Amino acid sequence: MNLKQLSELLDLSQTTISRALNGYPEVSERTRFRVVEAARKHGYKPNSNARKLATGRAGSIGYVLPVGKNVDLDPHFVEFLSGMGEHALAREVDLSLTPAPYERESEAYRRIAASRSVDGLYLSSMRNDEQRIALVRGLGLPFLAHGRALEPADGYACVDIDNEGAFHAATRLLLQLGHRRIAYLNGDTDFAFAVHRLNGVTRALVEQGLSAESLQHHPAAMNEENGYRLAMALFRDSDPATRPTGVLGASMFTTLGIVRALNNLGLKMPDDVSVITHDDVFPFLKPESFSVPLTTTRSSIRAAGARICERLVDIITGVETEPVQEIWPVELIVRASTGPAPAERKRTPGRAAETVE
Amino acid sequence: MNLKQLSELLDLSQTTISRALNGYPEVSERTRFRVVEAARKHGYKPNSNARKLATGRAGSIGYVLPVGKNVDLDPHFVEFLSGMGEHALAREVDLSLTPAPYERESEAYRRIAASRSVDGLYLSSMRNDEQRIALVRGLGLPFLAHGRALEPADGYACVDIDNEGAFHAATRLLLQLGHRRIAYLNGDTDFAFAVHRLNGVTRALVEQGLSAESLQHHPAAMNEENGYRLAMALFRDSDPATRPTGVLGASMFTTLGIVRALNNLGLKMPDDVSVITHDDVFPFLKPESFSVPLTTTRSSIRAAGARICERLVDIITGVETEPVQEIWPVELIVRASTGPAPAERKRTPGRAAETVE
DNA sequence: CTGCAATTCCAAAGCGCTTTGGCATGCTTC
DNA sequence: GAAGCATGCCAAAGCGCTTTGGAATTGCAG
Repeated sequence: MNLKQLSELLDLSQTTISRALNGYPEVSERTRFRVVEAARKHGYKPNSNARKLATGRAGSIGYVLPVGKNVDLDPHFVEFLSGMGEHALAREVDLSLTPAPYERESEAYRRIAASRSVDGLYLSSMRNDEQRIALVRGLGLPFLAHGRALEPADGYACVDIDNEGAFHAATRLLLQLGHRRIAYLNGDTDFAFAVHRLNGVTRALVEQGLSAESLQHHPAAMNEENGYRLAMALFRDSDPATRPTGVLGASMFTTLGIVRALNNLGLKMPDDVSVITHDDVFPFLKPESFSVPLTTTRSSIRAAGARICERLVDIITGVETEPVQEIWPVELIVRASTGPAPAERKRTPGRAAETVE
Repeated sequence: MNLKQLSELLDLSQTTISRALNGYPEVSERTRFRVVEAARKHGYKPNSNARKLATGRAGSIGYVLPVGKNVDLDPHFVEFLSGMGEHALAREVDLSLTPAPYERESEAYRRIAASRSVDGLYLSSMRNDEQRIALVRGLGLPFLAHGRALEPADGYACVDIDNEGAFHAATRLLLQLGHRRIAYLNGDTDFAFAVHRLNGVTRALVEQGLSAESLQHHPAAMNEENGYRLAMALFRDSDPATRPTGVLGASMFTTLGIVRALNNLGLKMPDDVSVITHDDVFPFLKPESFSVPLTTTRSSIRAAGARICERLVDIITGVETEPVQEIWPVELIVRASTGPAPAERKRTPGRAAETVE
């Protein structure tokens, strides 16, 4: 059933039907009722491709999905999608994923722009030196970034969380609890969020009078394996008097590995080591669900997804005109994995020699 | 730059340009070369909506994304998407996600069908009594199911893993190791995969001469929290002589909870309890990444995603005509979490009374 | 040189919708 | 009763592509 058939059936012009269904005022309520009823009864739905062609609007939001044998999408992406989906539903837009390998990413953006297959894009996993912002802007596509690049730092719309502030607060908590030897198992510092977080940590250290170099900083992909490996390297064979007493984890998966390492080595939270981790709010693995409930910096990535969808639609429809950088505060939630730094045992030369095997 | 402009530029008809770019034979190689070069140089890409309208093909694969405040997408979905993406890239199709709340799912399918916005659909999370198969078939949309419904059992194309066989093998292993009291922390039995798995478990039990009722079966959503809660209920305060010695977990997240409960209660794998879990291959959390490496039934959900994309495109393009039910075998990989059942200690009335507090 | 089949290209007709510009009709206003 | 104005509807022109049904041109055998 298409528009023409319906118009013949009702003995009305296609114009009138279209207007009746799209809520234009130039049609009497009586006629509109007739049309709407008939459309419902015969299951008429406008062909979306024809509508897109005629209006120039695609009715969908695009995302370039990084793919490749060695590319792992972050599991939090499902939560982000859930959030987007909720709003996309309300605004009646679809989400369109265009797969592209990292090396041919820009080609994908160009193709999307040239083919006008989406109305707007969202970008995520912002890198330090982000090429995509200039690219997408140059292509004339409305976009919204999840996260901020270091360069360019402004002039584009984004939603981000206050990573710097979050890790500053987390580090300060450790410092207030007396910890002086702190390690941070960060995400890959090619990404801006990891740099922001690192800045937060070092700022807190410096404010306390410690040197930035005192931080044991280990960036890596945020999975269990790396968390375990790095934590083992940090604590195995190390002198109790020099090893870190406070550890910051970049994600719940990293921290899963940290906790395994600590268990493995017989170290207790929070007596031997205090741990704080970032939590994107992942219903399958909660910070309460650890042998020792974890102190976390928390920000719902699902909420971010919903907000990004909302703003992106606003940008597309012209409701939002200025490029706003929206930065969300992050909560610091104290649970049982943090506590006072272990008392500094007097370190005698003898003891030190003993522990260095 | 659109077709008309390009045709004027090259002083050729739109027809010829279109044919040259789409690889039709009715155009000389010389002309084709000219056209391709000019298109590249001027960045001409056909408007995807116009093309879709003209051809009737959407160039994308659809999925109805379940959304809702209380709906959690399975994190393995990112791996599935990665797999689809790899093939979608090769076949030059996009993935289109249409969000819909569970209650209004069928409406979403109808809208997709009526608006012709995608060429085909894939269905996942098949339920026991699956309504969507008849619905989507009735709508005339090509589709492919990930998983199988119990009803209808056949007559539609699907890719599934041998859940029944996998859990049969896992259970048989436990039985061979001498375990007689087995618990299964299953997924929600509204879903067909959970029923298939349960069937595998009970079949193995029955083959061994045990009753199906001897199984301690606890279905629930597959997350850490439920794994922990159910395992705690299973082992806390229970008589060592009657509590399960073998536990089957439905997912890595469930088992994360099971392991936490066992640690909590001071029970050791595999000495006190043997554990086998299903592993969809999730790079952020591997079965080797447990304090005791887990014995698993393994099947890559990423590979399934790739295969589903491949077959769905074949179905859409008419390469695949018969509805094939493709069932993948599942590996049983033995690691350290399984071992012989603990020796049955003579159970005296006194001891029994002792343990029941 | 003619006739016939490839070869190579084109004009025009869609695909199914939205939207512009205009035409009746009926109702007010002076 | 003419002029002015909403109101409610329509015909037709796009949107940018694909594809049908020719029409020119060329090549080659007869």
